[in-house]
Amino acid sequence: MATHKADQRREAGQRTKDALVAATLEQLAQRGREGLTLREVTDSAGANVAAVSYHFGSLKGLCDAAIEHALERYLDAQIQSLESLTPASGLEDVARAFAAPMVHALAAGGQELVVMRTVARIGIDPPRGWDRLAGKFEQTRRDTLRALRANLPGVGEPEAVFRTRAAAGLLNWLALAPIGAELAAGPAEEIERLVVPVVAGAFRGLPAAG
Amino acid sequence: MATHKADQRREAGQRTKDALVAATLEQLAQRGREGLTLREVTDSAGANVAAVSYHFGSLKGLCDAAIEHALERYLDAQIQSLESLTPASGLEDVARAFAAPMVHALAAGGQELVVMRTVARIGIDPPRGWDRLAGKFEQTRRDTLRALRANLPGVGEPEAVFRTRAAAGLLNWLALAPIGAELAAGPAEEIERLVVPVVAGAFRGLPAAG
DNA sequence: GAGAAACTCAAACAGCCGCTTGACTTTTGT
DNA sequence: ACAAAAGTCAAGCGGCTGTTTGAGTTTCTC
Repeated sequence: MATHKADQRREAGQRTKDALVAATLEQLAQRGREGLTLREVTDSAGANVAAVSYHFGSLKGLCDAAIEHALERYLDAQIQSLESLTPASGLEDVARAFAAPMVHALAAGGQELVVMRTVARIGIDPPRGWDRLAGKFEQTRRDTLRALRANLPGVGEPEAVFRTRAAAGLLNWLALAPIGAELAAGPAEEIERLVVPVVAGAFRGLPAAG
Repeated sequence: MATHKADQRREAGQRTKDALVAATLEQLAQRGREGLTLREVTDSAGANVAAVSYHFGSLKGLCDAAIEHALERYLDAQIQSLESLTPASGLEDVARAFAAPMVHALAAGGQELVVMRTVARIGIDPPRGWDRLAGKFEQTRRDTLRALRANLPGVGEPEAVFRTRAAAGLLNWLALAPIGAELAAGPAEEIERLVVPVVAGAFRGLPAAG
């Protein structure tokens, strides 16, 4: 079986690549880009140091690949969640859909939370041009903004943009800070019950009087 | 003049210590604890590498000293800002007082913003026991919570605690993420106009229907 | 069966890391 | 006047960093 054994070998190479990306994400989520260490990644992935140069060119190449992987998984989840919205969706629905991927990740833990943490980190220290994902990123931005403005006719566009970014930052903070770890101990319903009103409130602001 | 020249010498030593702390804060704010580098700090401070061991014992000692310095400046500012609140203060007043130090730092830039960025970073990766400042920290927590609950009688304590921490995280995010840098380009009034409603909204949540 | 290609590995590379040392200057105490 | 103390400095320490190399194994092509 020629092709069969060839596939085995190629899949072994792919498995090494995947293990390296997974290990990189874990370290990236935990200590950020500055804390990334070649040998710690390779040891954690059960691979040789040279495998990084071979498969990704350099540690930075591996880091970029891991970040792009995480960013794409995040954007896909966000896009899918926002697709549930309709023109009739209220502000709470928008907040729930907007926060859903993070709530889900906090409740699920494991790789899903690692992905979210990585995305949050790079939200603080963004790398150079992620051209390939710019379209998906713009889509989440546009969908959120449209749903938000439909519910807040009195709020100008700059304000709506700011509130969207602030709410995203709030969710990212939950992923990174200790409060997120405390939150993650509970079930998804409890997390949602706490998070959604705050996101919705941040969206809505303080209209006129208290 | 014996004592005079002695003072000169001791002040020179103190100036080196201060320069090291300032340079450390700058690097800490920019790249976090993992990105801290002895030689970059000493070069930026115009000091010799040995000065760190001499004055602070180790790079970690210097790092701890810088963090404690930043944390104390932040807590003092927060405490002073919250002191302006009275039992009659509305939710918007609470939000304004709560956000004031960050708004001020964003508008002022320079060392004040560096301090805020450092505090925000350690909010993500907290160091071990800051016993000496635990009292001040508790004070800000207590003052905020009291003012908040007075304005939100229908909100339980766990929810109020969560909203306080979430709002603090939101402000910290503004200090760290690019959106903060964009914000910092404008005057303080503009920053406050954008930030305060979002903080107030996060405090208030989404009471019943939208 | 010979050679190319894919993949892994131990060993080494130069360079930076935090830290220490010993000499040096200036000020203090007696 | 002389020794102790405070502070600064260039040089060097072992250890860890990311990367490269060349040999090794396994599979594919011809």
